Amino acid sequence: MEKKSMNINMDDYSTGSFPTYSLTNMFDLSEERSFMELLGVQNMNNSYSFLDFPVDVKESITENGGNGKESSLNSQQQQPVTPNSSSISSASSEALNDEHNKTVDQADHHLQKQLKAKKTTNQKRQREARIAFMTKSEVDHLEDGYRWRKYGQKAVKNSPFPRSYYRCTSVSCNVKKHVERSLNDQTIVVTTYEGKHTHPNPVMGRSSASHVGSLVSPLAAECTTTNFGGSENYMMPSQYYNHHRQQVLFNTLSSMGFPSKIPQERLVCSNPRVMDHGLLQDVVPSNMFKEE
DNA sequence: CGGATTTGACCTGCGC
DNA sequence: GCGCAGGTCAAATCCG
Repeated sequence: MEKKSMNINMDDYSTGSFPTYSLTNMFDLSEERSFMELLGVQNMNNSYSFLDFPVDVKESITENGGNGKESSLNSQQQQPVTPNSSSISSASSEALNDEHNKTVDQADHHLQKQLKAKKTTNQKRQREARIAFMTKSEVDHLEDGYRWRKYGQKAVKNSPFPRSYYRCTSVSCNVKKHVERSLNDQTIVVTTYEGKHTHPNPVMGRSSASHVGSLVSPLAAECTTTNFGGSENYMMPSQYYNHHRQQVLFNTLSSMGFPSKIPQERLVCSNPRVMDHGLLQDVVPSNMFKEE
């Protein structure tokens, strides 16, 4: 398993001109490691390096690597939803966006359906930004706070485990994800998110939306884990640690517009800079990805 | 009864 | 052009 160190350019992200990254992160959740070991350490130049993020290069390159930067960038800009131009996202701005985009999205969705069969071969279907990651988990469908509707399941070639397809149930949201078990290790669940949510996480309160992406310490996560909405009902003690790690990961992804489950008002923000900037800066502030 | 899931059919892209 | 695999649709079915 190859490990890489990366920097990500938050300025590009906030202006919507960011390249999309598809990170396949393999977490050995049974191994005790510090939060910062998992999510990176801050350098002197105000950037984070994901020193301990083992990256499956093959997976991360296939979707967005190489020319993926161009195509995914275009698809982002074509979306009616503007990316967070501010580093602070709020429920009110989200709501405004929702109101503004609702009809457009619905029309687009309808059009997509109608035109689906008419897509020409020279007009390649452009994918949304994708993020794939692996998590050791006993359950296939990881709770992330959003509501999903399963719309398909397919057998995967050379794998005894099927791939399940889910779509966000929100009418104005076209985010999809598919879930499958790793071919190499059936205890690992591979979850791939496609698209960006256009609405707040339903699990979070209204006020919490402004804290999307706030840094969560392991301690804070553990404190909240016992009070997740409903999740403690099925979570076995042996799953506790895995679940905690998933929360950390989900919270990280939430700052990129991907799902998060942790009720944000419960999070402890120990870094003043995080409060100022929110979003990705928690984890990956203003410096470009740079492979070493 | 309405929403969620299942599942077979169909569409699309890609390699040969 | 053909076959294969991934992805999606939608009717049937399930379930609370």
